[in-house]
Amino acid sequence: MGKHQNTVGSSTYEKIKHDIIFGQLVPGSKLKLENIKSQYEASVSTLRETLNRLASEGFVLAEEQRGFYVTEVSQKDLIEIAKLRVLLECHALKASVESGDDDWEGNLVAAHHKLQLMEKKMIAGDVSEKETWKRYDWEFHLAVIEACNSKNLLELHSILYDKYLRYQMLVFTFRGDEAAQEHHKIFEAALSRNGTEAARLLEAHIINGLEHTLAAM
Amino acid sequence: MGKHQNTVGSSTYEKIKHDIIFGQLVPGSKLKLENIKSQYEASVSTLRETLNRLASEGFVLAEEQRGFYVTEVSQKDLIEIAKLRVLLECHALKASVESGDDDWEGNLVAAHHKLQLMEKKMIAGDVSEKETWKRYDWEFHLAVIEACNSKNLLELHSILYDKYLRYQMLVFTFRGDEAAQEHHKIFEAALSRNGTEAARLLEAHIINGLEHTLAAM
DNA sequence: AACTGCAATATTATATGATATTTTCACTTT
DNA sequence: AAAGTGAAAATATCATATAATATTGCAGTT
Repeated sequence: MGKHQNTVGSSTYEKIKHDIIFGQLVPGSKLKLENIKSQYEASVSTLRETLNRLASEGFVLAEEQRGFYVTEVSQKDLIEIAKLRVLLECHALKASVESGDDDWEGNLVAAHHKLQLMEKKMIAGDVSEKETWKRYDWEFHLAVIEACNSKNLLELHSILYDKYLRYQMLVFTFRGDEAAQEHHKIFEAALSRNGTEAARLLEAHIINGLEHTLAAM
Repeated sequence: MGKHQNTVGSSTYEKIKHDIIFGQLVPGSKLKLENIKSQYEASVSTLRETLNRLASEGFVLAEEQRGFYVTEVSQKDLIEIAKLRVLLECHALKASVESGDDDWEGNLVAAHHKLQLMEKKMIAGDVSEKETWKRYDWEFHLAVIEACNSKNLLELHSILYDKYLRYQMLVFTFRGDEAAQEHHKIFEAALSRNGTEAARLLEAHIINGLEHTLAAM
């Protein structure tokens, strides 16, 4: 199957990014090359490539001649990211709802269905599949905006989503039924091609999540 | 003086990025490590760091196990970038105009003044300082939005501006008096704290530039 | 003769360990 | 205290070894 055999570079990139987003690497801590070398089993050069990539995406701070640090977190930063996510994701949503075709609809229905099933499990008390749940959340939000017809916009959004996710994981608490209902309403509005309403709901969804996370920080 | 002595890494980053934006490195061409190694006088490892950074920013395409390429250009991509620039820059402008203080005003007046002087020279026929002119254009647009209070937004905007600039350099033709007048109007509206009007003018400015560039492609 | 599939070869990318440079920090000295 | 000093630690850079891809040449087939 098409699955490329990973290079050392790309797999350490995935690992380190994952560990930053899911809090294994704590905000502000120094990434000393010798230490992470043994932890991630890669050479300095390979690690430097990885850390430079993560630095341009904003997950790592690269201080010239003085090393790499896990990017700090702050309430101000979270607020900025949430607002940007509203701006970009709502814009993309409206464009997507206007031009989405049958494939888009099909994919959206599937993504929503999977997310809904997982949310039912979570609400029932099964928190074992946290990462799968977050993947389905991502896939749903992506499915909504995927027909926006702008590769550039989708790329920016993807990074922003991950930054937002990092904050959610930092203070992990499940918003439960409330968020599930919001997802459902966004889904219905999008499917019935009511872009304005869907965008309004999406904005509220993100802002509610923001406030929930801020309160827990 | 504060001027950091550059590392090989950061200076090759600047050079390669410059050469992509200003068209010395042609869109789609392959960046073979051995070739650029002699051209930029840096080792493969250093170059790989640089190219990985440029790849996350979208100026380079990194194909796993198969090397690096200068990102292709297309009308579709330019349109996407211009639209995103409108979205982000207008949003930032409105926020900036609302919260800008006296420092912001002073800096804006200075940036506009310098840009205006340079535009007069250009209109008079002196095209010798193309790069300085573009720096002043950048400094003006940045000065307008700088008080938007979002580091994240300014970072995204900076990359977008450079991508847009690359297209302008690709087909370089001076829009002259027209663009200068637009800058002046944006400046006046921003200074008189009319955010809505300034955003409207800025949008028109960017879209006019887009159409001018598209026509020349 | 033109095309296909395969193996040998050349080229290129990836990854590593070694070396050079710079920063950091404890320790003196003024 | 402030400024200098030098070892230790960390980063930046490089040259080279390894692994993957691309190319070439050749046999077998149509």
